Amino acid sequence: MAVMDSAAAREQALDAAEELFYGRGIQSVGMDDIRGASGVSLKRLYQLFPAKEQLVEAYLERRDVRWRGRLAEFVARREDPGERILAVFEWLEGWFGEDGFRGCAWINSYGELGATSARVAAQVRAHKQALRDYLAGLVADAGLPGTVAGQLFLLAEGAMVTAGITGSTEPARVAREAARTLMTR
Amino acid sequence: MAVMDSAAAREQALDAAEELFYGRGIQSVGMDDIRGASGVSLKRLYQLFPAKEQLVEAYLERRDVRWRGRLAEFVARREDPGERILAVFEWLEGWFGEDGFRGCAWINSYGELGATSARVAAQVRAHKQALRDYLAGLVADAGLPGTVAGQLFLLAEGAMVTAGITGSTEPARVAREAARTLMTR
DNA sequence: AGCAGCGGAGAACGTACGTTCTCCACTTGA
DNA sequence: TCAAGTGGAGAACGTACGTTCTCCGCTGCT
Repeated sequence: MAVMDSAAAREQALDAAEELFYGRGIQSVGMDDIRGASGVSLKRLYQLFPAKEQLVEAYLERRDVRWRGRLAEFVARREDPGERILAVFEWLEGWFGEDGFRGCAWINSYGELGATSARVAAQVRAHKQALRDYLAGLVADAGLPGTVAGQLFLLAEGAMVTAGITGSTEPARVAREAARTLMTR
Repeated sequence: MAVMDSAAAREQALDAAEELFYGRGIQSVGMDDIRGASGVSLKRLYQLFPAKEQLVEAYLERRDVRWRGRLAEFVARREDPGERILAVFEWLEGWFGEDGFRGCAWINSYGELGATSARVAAQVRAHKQALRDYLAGLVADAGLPGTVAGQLFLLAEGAMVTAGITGSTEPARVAREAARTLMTR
């Protein structure tokens, strides 16, 4: 392994953590697995993240920024405010179809650790709140009643959960059609 | 502990498993916790369930029968087919408000074990498929187009997940209003 | 060249837990 | 009363894993 500064080692560690935690769940991945996949030694891993839980938090935090960034970037390409809302579900469909898609990382983490780790639970709530606020902004921009935002949020959550369990992209299209109906009355 | 036949011991074990697995997650509950909470000795636990995974499967199976039974019983009290569909969301609201509610047991289990236990993953899919089929029956009875069933299913899933994460009963009411809109056009 | 320190490999340590085993009290049938 | 078996309490065993420690080579400075 070539020399690597702390920032690069941190990225390598988080890359490996994201791939393994998301793909196999958090509890079934050991720190030694992270070391093997990242090439970052245990000693350095523990310098960067004093305990596994902090690595988990950093993983969720970085993924939150990236995930919402990707969504917002996709949506922002549309001009029409109504189209932007529908674009959310189109982006979900593309995500569901990606290799290795295994549902929503936060919903999965909550099922695994929500009852035992208050910090993870708080991060999940923050992420979902941010998504809800984002949708509320789109709904307001489209001049739709505020109650629609909560409804669209539930459709998106249901689609993520169902796509994760069934492995199909169809929930995104179903949710999109429901969203269209809810928007037009 | 008084004498107890196998059937009673099995029920005691499953009662404890359900309370602990649902409340704290599966991986964080040890077989010794089950023994302590149920009063069934380890030896007998292993006679009844040769491995922890089989206890987990029995827990999910028994809960599936009971959960869907409770829902169907509540819904069946309504006469009008359209009212029956809305009653699903009313039942969800009552469930969300129960003490110790912590989201959908199957969604949580899927987050925890979906990637590592094929049998648990299959049980989750079966449970969700059964719920979807049940909703499809209600939708057909109400003379609504079949596409509505999938939309209502996503709303229910989104409500369960969101209520679990936020601890609020509100998602049930939001989903109910969305359902009403989707049904009336 | 010599040395101080960083970093890697991997052993070691402690704990948790799934599973099995030992020992013993008690019941039951003759 | 005695023998055989059932079942409970809890010790024991093996493994996995989070975390720390040891040893050693390499690098960079003087």
